[in-house]
Amino acid sequence: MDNLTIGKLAKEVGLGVETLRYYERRGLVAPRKRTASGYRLYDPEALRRLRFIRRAQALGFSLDEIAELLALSDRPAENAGEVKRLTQAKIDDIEARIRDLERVKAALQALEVRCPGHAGTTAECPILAALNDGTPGRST
Amino acid sequence: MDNLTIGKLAKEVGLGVETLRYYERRGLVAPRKRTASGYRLYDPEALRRLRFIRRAQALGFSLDEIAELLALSDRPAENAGEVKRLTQAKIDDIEARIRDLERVKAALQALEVRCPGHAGTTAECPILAALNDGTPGRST
DNA sequence: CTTGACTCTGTAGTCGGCTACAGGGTTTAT
DNA sequence: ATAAACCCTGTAGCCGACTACAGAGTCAAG
Repeated sequence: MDNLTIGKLAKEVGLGVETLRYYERRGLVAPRKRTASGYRLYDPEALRRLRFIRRAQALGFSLDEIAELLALSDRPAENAGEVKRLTQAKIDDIEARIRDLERVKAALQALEVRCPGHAGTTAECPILAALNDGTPGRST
Repeated sequence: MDNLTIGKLAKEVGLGVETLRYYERRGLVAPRKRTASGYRLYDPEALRRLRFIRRAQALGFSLDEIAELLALSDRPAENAGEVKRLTQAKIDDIEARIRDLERVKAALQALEVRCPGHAGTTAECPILAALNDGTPGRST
């Protein structure tokens, strides 16, 4: 299980070889060593880090933030304040995006229900009227 | 108010001159004519289209979708089915994104509340544990 | 009549996260 | 021994919506 070449590791974790080299450039995951001919050799630690990255991405963290989280994870004795702060900031960010999307959704729905669709013309469509005039959707 | 140069129009609508040229390349807004020396001259119709674009962007439409909406708006006799369809697709898209964000938010919150923050170490932080092990947040 | 503000075209850079080459060298299987 | 499959570096392209030049021409005010 040790001394994985980049292709083996990529297959193991379900990423492309190019992606692993990209992560190395970004400072996220480095091979443990190289062969005499320059081939990267990875150990299971790299696999752990790559899975960490995938999970963190699924939670909405950027690669820069993930680099920070990985660094914190590498220092188990360190105070967890920064991890909590990063996580709270991400939650706040997500909440702001949800609020924004809800607002937009409500506006679209208010217009959509009044659009005649196949039953009418674009001239009678309140969606286009709103875009043209800035009139928000009013029901009369 | 007629025969606006690109700079005047940009200031009027609050966009950069480069953006207006970009919109022209994208087929969204063209000048009514040019001067002998090649300067673009716009009429109030361009202003209306630019405001249309801004409002549609605020509702989450892409420039390609906006091009389509503008084209539909230019044909008032046309059936409004396509406008309604585009709008419903955008609503569906927004709903999917909201669901996704809600799911992520819930996962982050479940971990965040159990992170000791300043009061503990990264080794005791369930956020990093979850990222490292894939263990979802459990309360024991 | 000059200076400065404007405009033109065309091209390239930005953001984030990859993805795809080109043009080599190396390893593995037969 | 040779061919396939792998690996290397370095660079460039992709998405969307701009944004920033460079180098040249034009227009308005004093």
